[in-house]
Amino acid sequence: MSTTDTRDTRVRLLDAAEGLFAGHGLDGTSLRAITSAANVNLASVNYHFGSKEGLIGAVFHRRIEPLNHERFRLLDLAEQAATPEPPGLEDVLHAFLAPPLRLRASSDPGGMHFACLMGRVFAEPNEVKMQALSQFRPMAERFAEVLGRILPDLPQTELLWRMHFLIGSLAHTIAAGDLICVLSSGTCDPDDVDGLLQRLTTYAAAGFRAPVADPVSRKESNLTP
Amino acid sequence: MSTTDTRDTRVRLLDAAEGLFAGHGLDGTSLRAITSAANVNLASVNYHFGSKEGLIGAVFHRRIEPLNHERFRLLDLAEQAATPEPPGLEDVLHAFLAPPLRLRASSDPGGMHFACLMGRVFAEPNEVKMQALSQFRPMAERFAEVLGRILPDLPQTELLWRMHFLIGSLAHTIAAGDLICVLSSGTCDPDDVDGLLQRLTTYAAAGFRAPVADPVSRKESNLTP
DNA sequence: GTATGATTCATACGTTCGTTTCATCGCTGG
DNA sequence: CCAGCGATGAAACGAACGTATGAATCATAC
Repeated sequence: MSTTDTRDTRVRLLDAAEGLFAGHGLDGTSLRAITSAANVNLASVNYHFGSKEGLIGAVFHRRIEPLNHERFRLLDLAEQAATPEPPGLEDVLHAFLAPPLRLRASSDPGGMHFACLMGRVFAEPNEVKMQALSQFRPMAERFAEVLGRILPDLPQTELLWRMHFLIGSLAHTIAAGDLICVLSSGTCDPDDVDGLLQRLTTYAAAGFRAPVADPVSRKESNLTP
Repeated sequence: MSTTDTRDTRVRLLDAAEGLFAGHGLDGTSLRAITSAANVNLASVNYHFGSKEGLIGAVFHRRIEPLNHERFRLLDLAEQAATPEPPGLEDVLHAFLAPPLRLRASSDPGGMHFACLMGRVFAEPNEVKMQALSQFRPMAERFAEVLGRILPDLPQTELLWRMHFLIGSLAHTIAAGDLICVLSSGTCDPDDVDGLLQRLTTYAAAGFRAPVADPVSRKESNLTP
């Protein structure tokens, strides 16, 4: 390294861990790889964070709060602009989707790493996941409440399922954006955040507005009439 | 164990590995845990599969082929029933979604384990993932072709993105179905496969049918007019 | 019955893991 | 100037990892 990295050891550790966790998973990343990438001593992890698990928790905690804060800010903006009407569906979806997608495309390399990590952690049955995801719950409940006002005819259960589907699309886009590159032979660009945001918002808005399906079960031999 | 497990060592290893991989991830599962759960000797893994990586590949290979075969079967059925018209959008989505969702709810416990594992592996930046996912490519291309005929006005890029979103919803539902249980305080039941299939099909069909959005970028201060 | 090839077994190897220890450094208050 | 303390450094710990080895066991064909 030509210039000495003057940042705090804690920050260097968090940055390095963030990137390596995103790239190789929590179990797949050793403390030696992290401290080596951060150019700090191996013992620093246990000194500053107590354990590897403590480091993992700190990595998540550092990013989740600003992320949710930004979502709340956008949601408040949309609500105030529409008062006393409920805000537009697209605006609410935008407030939900934009912050994590922007984080992924952020010039701050840690932003992208963390976004990938978040997308990944949804699929990890780890206990760490539950702890990390519990920090999203108040945010999710707030969005569910607003969406319920926008779509008063949609049953609560249906609304929650559709939010679940939306979160899946978001997580998959963030964590496996490279996959569509391969599948589309490069014609789809996952780094075009604005276009992506537009596409996902349009897609999800139509899904949210869809009338609830007739609960008659579909038989394989009973195709669409 | 009261009764001796008479299955082949290879099958016992695949079953045990499948479940443990789904529960603790690929890196988080040791060969000792697998062989212990399978009640076989530690060296059996390297004897039958060469290495841990070989075992991982075998776990995927065992399930992916029947899964895609079933999707093709349902898609063929839908196409034949609609000839010479293209099949209904809902039927195509059903052919894509039903096999993995059914697998998750299968009475065969391995089915659910594998489904969870599949949902997880999408988010793993492992090289094993790419190898495993390459087996899905012909199937995905076939579905893309059929969907393109159903929605001739939808640009190819847009279609691929929407398939990407759909895959995300599917993977998230399969791998993190328990999450919505927590979020909805138990009112959403991820084990109701038929209802889930209906919900996701309706949601995604509306998303696929949405007109392509105006590419004008959305500004935060420029909310819905 | 026994020879032969396939499979299973107990065991060990070398490596890497997370964690710990204790000496050393650098700054700051008195 | 130096006592005190937060921070870093080098080295080592036991445990667990994937893998390899050679003997023991099993099934089957002659």
